Amino acid sequence: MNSSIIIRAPLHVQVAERLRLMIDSGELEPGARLNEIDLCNTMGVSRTPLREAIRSLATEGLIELQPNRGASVSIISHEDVSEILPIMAALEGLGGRLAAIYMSEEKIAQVRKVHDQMISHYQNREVAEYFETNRLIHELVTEGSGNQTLVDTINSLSAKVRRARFSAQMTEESWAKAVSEHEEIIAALEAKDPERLEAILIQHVETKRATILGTLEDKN
Amino acid sequence: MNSSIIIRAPLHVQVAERLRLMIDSGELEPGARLNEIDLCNTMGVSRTPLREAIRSLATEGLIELQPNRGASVSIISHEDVSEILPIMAALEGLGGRLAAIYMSEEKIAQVRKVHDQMISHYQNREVAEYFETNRLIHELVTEGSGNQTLVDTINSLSAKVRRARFSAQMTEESWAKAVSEHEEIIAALEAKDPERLEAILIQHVETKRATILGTLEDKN
DNA sequence: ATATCGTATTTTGTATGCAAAATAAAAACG
DNA sequence: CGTTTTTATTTTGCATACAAAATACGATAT
Repeated sequence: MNSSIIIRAPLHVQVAERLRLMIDSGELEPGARLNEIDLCNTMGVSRTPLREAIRSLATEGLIELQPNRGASVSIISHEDVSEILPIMAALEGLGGRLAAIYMSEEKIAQVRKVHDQMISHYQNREVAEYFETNRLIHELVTEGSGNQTLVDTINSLSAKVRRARFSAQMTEESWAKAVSEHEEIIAALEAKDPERLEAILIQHVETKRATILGTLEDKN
Repeated sequence: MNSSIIIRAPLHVQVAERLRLMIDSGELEPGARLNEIDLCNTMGVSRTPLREAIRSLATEGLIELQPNRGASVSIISHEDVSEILPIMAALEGLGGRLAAIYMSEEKIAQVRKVHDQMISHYQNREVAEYFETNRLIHELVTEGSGNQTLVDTINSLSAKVRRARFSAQMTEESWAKAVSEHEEIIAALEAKDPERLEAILIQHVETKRATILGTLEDKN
């Protein structure tokens, strides 16, 4: 009867999480080489678990491996984003359709709550908070599908695109459009209209695509 | 001017490929525990690259990791299949829609060729050959989308479902239905009708779902 | 005979060591 | 001087070694 046992995650899992965080936060920029010994020192682990973690992130696509030349944070290109977003659109659309069917009233109410928060952040021009609540809504809707594989698949793709970090470049116009689409999303969800929710979510990702690719072109 | 240099893939990649093959072929059955030392002996490598490969397959979802208890071939459940197939439907649909737009005449002719082969295998009741040509057609169509990420994502999901190995249980009826759907697929592709191809491919996966879940229920 | 405890063995997790490849630096050559 | 060649250093790839956990086994007690 040990309900308080702490199952320490294997080192390679902890290291992988930390690396993922470093990549996501930008501490490790796209293209940056991963020096094993340096990382070992900063993390206080040996090379074995570190390398195992690197292999994991490589199969996830966050890192690229060059034989005998080590690993580097993979660079997300214009083409990559163009490839990923239509996939996310199809998957988010599917998630929305299922969510409109299976999501409980309580969960829908929860989404409504976060939605209202997001609107408030929009009105106050609190960018970081807006993006966080925005992300949470999409997560909740997708989870509402009851399809964990779908959630995982979307998250995996989302993690790659996120690193393009277009957030700051969002124009007032595209932001307003995104918000208005969110109004439609919550409406379709509350109306439990699968087809409409699916269509809006697909359109929503298309808006996102336009925004991202618009800003990426400045860079390249 | 060494155009003949052989770039030997890293051991952990080779090992991963071999493991993937062993899982796919059924040599390693679902649920089977992976004893590191045994596998090292049979493969003639040390534990380091083997473990790296295991970590990769674990993030791919083909293997499950239990802390301090090693790895085992993940078991594909009824629920897993129910989750994965709708996703594959959405993605194959997307792939088909894009293929109908972007696929070259040559590529379409190639699909037609394989399609005719498949029909011939169907008429001769050559099951293995039928499944291989069938798989190839879907691969060609998806690749015709020009979206490599889409191809990879579908392959990853497909690899999981494949292990349910329902092939043998296909009834004469479901087989006939699958073939007739394939007639529609090639027709829509040659007519370059994106919406129609998308719809048919989604329907096609639904047929597949019914077939698989039907046979799975016998087992469970 | 069954259950429980303690010990031995196996198996996994992590660290370290050595060889090969790649990179950087220095020397030789034009 | 710039370019190539040689040498030194770093870095990665793989194997091995040791520690900790889990499993298997056997002895003891009930």
